[in-house]
Parts: sequence; C-alpha cells; structure tokens
Amino acid sequence: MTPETLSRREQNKAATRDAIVSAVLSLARERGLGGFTVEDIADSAGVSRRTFFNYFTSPEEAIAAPTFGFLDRALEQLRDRPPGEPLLESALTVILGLADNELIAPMAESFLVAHGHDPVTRYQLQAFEECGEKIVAAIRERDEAGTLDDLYVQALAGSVISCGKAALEVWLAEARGDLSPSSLTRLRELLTAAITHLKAGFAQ
Amino acid sequence: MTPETLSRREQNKAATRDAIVSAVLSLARERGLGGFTVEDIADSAGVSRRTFFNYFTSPEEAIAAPTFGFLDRALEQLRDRPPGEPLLESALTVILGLADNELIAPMAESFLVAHGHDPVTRYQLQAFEECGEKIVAAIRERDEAGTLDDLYVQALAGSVISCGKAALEVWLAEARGDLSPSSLTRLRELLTAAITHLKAGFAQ
DNA sequence: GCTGATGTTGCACGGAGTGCAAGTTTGCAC
DNA sequence: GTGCAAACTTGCACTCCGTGCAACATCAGC
Repeated sequence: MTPETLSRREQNKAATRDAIVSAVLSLARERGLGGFTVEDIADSAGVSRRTFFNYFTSPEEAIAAPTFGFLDRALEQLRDRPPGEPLLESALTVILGLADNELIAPMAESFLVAHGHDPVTRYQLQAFEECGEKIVAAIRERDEAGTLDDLYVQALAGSVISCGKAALEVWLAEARGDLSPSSLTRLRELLTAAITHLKAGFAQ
Repeated sequence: MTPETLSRREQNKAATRDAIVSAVLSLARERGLGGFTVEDIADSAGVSRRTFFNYFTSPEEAIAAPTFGFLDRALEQLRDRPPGEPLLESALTVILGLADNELIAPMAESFLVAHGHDPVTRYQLQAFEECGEKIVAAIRERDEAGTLDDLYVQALAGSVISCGKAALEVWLAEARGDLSPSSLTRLRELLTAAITHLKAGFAQ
C-alpha cells in the first residue's frame, strides 16, 4: 500500500497533520471540547496558528478527521470487491474487515471525545454522508449495464451506512473504548446482525 | 392543533423567528450562501444583530430551520399511529401524509438553497439524525414489553430515515422546486418505492 | 396602574477564519 | 553543489462571529 513512495514533502505534511489531530484530541481529553483555542492547538502541535488553518478550517473538523479517514479506507476496500458479488455481501465483507484494532482506534477515540457535542457531531455525520455518496458512486461503477435506478442505489447506500453506524453506536455505548480482541469480536457480531436485519427487511 | 392558544409573547416570538428565516432564505437566493453577514440578515428581518443570536447561533442554523421543523412534524404524527401497527407501515403512512404542499415547501426551499454547501448541509444532516433519535424513542414507547434490542431499533430508524432522505433527494433532483400536485404524487411514489425496497431487504 | 417576568438592544471583547506578502524548505535539472 | 521554481510555513492585518452583560421595552396577572 504505497509505504515508502512518500516524498519528503508528503511525509512532512502527513506528520504535521497527524501532530495537529493528536494535539486537538489530547486537548479535548484534558480540558474538554470548547476548553481551548486554535492557538492552543497550534502551540501544542508545534506549528503556527496560520498553519493550523492551512490543514483544517475549524477545530471540529480536526477532531472528526479520523472518522473521515476510517470511512475513506472503507471505500477503498469496497472498490476492491469483485463486481459480481451481491451488494450486501460486499458491504458486510468490507465492514467486517474494518473492525480491526489499528483502523478503528482513532475513530473510536474521535467518537468518544465528540459524543454529545453538536458541532463535532455534525462533522461526523458529514463523514458518513460523504461515505454514502461514494458508495453510490462505487455501485454505479459496478453497474455498467445501468440497471439500477437512483432511488434504489441511494436508499441502499444510506441504509447500509445507517446499519454500520447503528452497530458502531451500540458497540461504543457497550464497551466505551475497550479495543480488546473480544470487544472487537462483539463489534463484528453487531455489524453482522445489523446487515442481517437489513437483508430481512427488518421482519421481526 | 392549538391554533389560538398562542399568547401575544408567543406570537411575537414566532413572527420574529419567521422573519429571520425568511430573511436569510431571501438573502441566500439573491446573493448566494456566504454573500451576506449576520448584520445583513438582522437588518433585513428588522431586528438587531444581537436578537438574531438569541434565536440562532449561526446563519447556517437559520437556513436549516425549516428542515428541523418538517421533521419535528413527522415525529408528532408517528406518535399518533396505533401502537399495534407494524413499524414500517406506520413509517410509510406518516411519510406519505407529510408529502403535502404546505409542509414540504419550506423544507424544499431550504434544501435547494443549501445544496452543495457543506456548512448548511451539516445542519440538515443533524436534523435527520435528531429525527432518527426521536424515532428510536418513539419505538421504545410503543415497545412496552421491551422485546426489541437497541441494535434492531437504531438500525431500523436509521434505515427508514435514509430511505426518506433518498426519496427526497431523488425528487428534488428530478423536479427542482416544482410543488405541483403531480410532482407531489411523484414524491409519494418515490417514498413508497424506497420503503418497499427496505421491506424487501433490497433484493433485486 | 403596579410589578415581576420575558424579550430586545447596544456595547464590548475574545476568538475564528482568511487574504496577502514575506521567508523557508524541498524537488529537480544542470 | 549550484541555482531555480514550486510548495509549505509564518506573521500580520482585517472582518466577522458568537456571547456575557446591563439597560431598556413589552407583556401577563393582579
């Protein structure tokens, strides 16, 4: 996955970006959301206030960054699934593959810190929304014949996202921050159950 | 529905609120989003800048207000459905009842103006999210026996919202701003089709 | 009318977010 | 390595946002 093909510039940018995200998450943990300014974040990340705004337009966006990153990864994996596979099968495979320690930890952190704070939650919701739009685009790529109408694709993508989000929220409420293997197994169970409900049309 | 039980104070507040929402939508139509300041909104609504902030914390929130209002109305209607009715039946009935000129026009306006502008879109998404949470609460009220688990309820509520949103988006893309009876009939068709897809587990 | 409660307004202040014009670092060709 | 162009960082200045506060205006109830 393009490990060493990053130029110095790109390495520096990634490092700066990571430093900012780490800084804002630390400050949010220590002082709570709203308990610090952009200048505090910049100082803590070792950059200028102006540079912070070169990367993010607000502290909220920086806090939600891990969620965007996580969902972008999900999309990459969806594009790699065989085109003939049933859509909900692809979705489940991708989702289960992402319930992995390395990938999910930063997003879980972001979610837990953001919990109950509208300004950050709005960015999280945007991340899921954008992911839904990209799923629509990915389905369109598969469906070369053009047999699927807009409504079907959009409703399906939105429902899959909703099920994934529901499983995540239930899991985070159950095991706040516990990323142990057994906890992640539980997350996979929840994800599978949610997609199963969807496949069954929520018949009770 | 409590038509004349509004005190003078409440009438004034409602009028001020409406004036602000109208003003911000007018300005957005004329100058585009971002082409005006809070002071412009306040002047246009005949109110002070400070008063604007007594009602909304940002122009974006004011623009999205009709969407919040619309979804609140949806919730009221859901609570009025008979408790024994299957959930997806209730959802469909409520949704179809709301596809009505009076109710949907302000939200359609809000959506069209907001289209493609992230800051406002985030508020719209929050409105749908809050509506989903309230649906969860409403389902819980019905389910006195407590037979439904969190995952099922949250996934269902989210999926219903997603289907409603998908139908709305497809409709708005098809008939931008056309609120004629035939157009609203088309919206009802889309809503019914989306819920039908959901009931069928998106089987093709 | 009097009175408390509720709303509105102006003022002031810290902070957000951005354009601009430096200065600094990196990539690339010679 | 020297030089140059592109990309990145930084400081500065500016407008606008969002809110606490205190004074003023309006409304409900007696």
